[in-house]
Amino acid sequence: MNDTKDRLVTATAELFRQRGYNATAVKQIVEMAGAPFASLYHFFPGGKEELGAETIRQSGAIYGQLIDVFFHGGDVAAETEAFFCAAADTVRDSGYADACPIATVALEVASTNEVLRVATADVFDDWLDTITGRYVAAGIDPAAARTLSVSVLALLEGAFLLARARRDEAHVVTAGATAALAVRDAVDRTTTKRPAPKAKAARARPSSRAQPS
Amino acid sequence: MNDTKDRLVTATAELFRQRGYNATAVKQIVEMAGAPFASLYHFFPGGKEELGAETIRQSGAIYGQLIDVFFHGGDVAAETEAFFCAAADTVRDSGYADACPIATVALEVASTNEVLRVATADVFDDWLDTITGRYVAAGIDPAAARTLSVSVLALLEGAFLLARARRDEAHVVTAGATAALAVRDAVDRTTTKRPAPKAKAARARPSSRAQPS
DNA sequence: CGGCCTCTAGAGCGATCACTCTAGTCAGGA
DNA sequence: TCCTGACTAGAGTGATCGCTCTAGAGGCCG
Repeated sequence: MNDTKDRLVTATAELFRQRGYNATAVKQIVEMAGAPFASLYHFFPGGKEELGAETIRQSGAIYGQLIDVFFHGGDVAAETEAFFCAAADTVRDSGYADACPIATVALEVASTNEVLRVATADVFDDWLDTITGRYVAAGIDPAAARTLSVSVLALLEGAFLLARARRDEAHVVTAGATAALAVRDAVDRTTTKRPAPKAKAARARPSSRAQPS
Repeated sequence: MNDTKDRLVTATAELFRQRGYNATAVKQIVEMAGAPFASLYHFFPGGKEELGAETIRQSGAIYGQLIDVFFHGGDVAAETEAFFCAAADTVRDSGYADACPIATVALEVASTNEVLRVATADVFDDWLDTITGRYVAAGIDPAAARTLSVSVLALLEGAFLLARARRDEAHVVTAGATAALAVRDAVDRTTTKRPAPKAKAARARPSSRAQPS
């Protein structure tokens, strides 16, 4: 019977989405889950940190599956835009509470907790791999698909941030239009075999490190 | 002598960047600032919340001035890209600790503290206004410049998140290239008087709400 | 039935949280 | 010189934090 364990993770995921890691008390978690207090430490001997890592990976996997719902091998730019539009509706309907399940935690722990930071990094890795696979399947050059995925995910996460802070889900739709533009550009460059234009930054030269992740 | 007050805000800003709001203890703040404990409550009778709001607005204003450093009326797409490249260097040089001064706090408080949420929203408003002004000055249609600003800021914030979590500042450079692409597209559409293409989402129809912010 | 193992039960632990309190120090103006 | 208000000083407040503890309930297998 790991029903209790699942309920703990589900409750933690909801609290993480809305309040982040540090503001979520274990007491709140067990109350929301309707679980006995000691059960948390039975299933997660590592305490809050272990439960947090498990929740990050689990809800990351669940959200990753949402990508598959929107891509069916049609117009990949339009499908990308549809994903953003659906996300915008979700953000609004939840009262600007539910957007990305791990973004808040990721920023909180990036410089303070290596275990949880790696968990969030792994989830982003998975998402980027999944999105890249979809763009490659649409005929985009693999390296270009990878950088495109980074930009699309950045647009989504950044738009979530702006939408929640400013209480305006239209930002997510706006970001979706830009994402679609970038996808179309990548598709065009692939079909016409044109290389990506080299950066010509105005003042500071571009970073010397490799651009693709 | 408001030297102590300034030091409190400066210390708080640094802690907010690296750990966020909830993980920052007032004890840490006064220690880092070298300030007496009671002084915090003398200058900020509202306590941690008031100090937090002041810090958000102040560091938001400082970072907003950085925008002016990179835009001089030249190639606005290249200037946008240069901004991202410089930001990437900063993220790397700080050990992936210092990126946006308010993003972490913004996500933490978006659903839990209205006072601080409004403070972060005001900062984002200012930034969007500033960026929009630069694009309008470059000849882009005002409405298009506004949505463009939203996408550019979303790209920056999202790239910061990915870069910090995955320890890869190249994501910020990648997002900068996409931002430059979006700027060039907006410039082209303005000079040739072509309207923006209407969204043709594949599965879910676009949100019914207005797209520009 | 008896022994075992998983899971439940909740009081209570020390530490730390944001914050308050009284008692000052010190400079500038009357 | 004295007064007043701005600021410093730090011990101490109750509340809450994550977590541990002992104890026992309940099902499974011999």
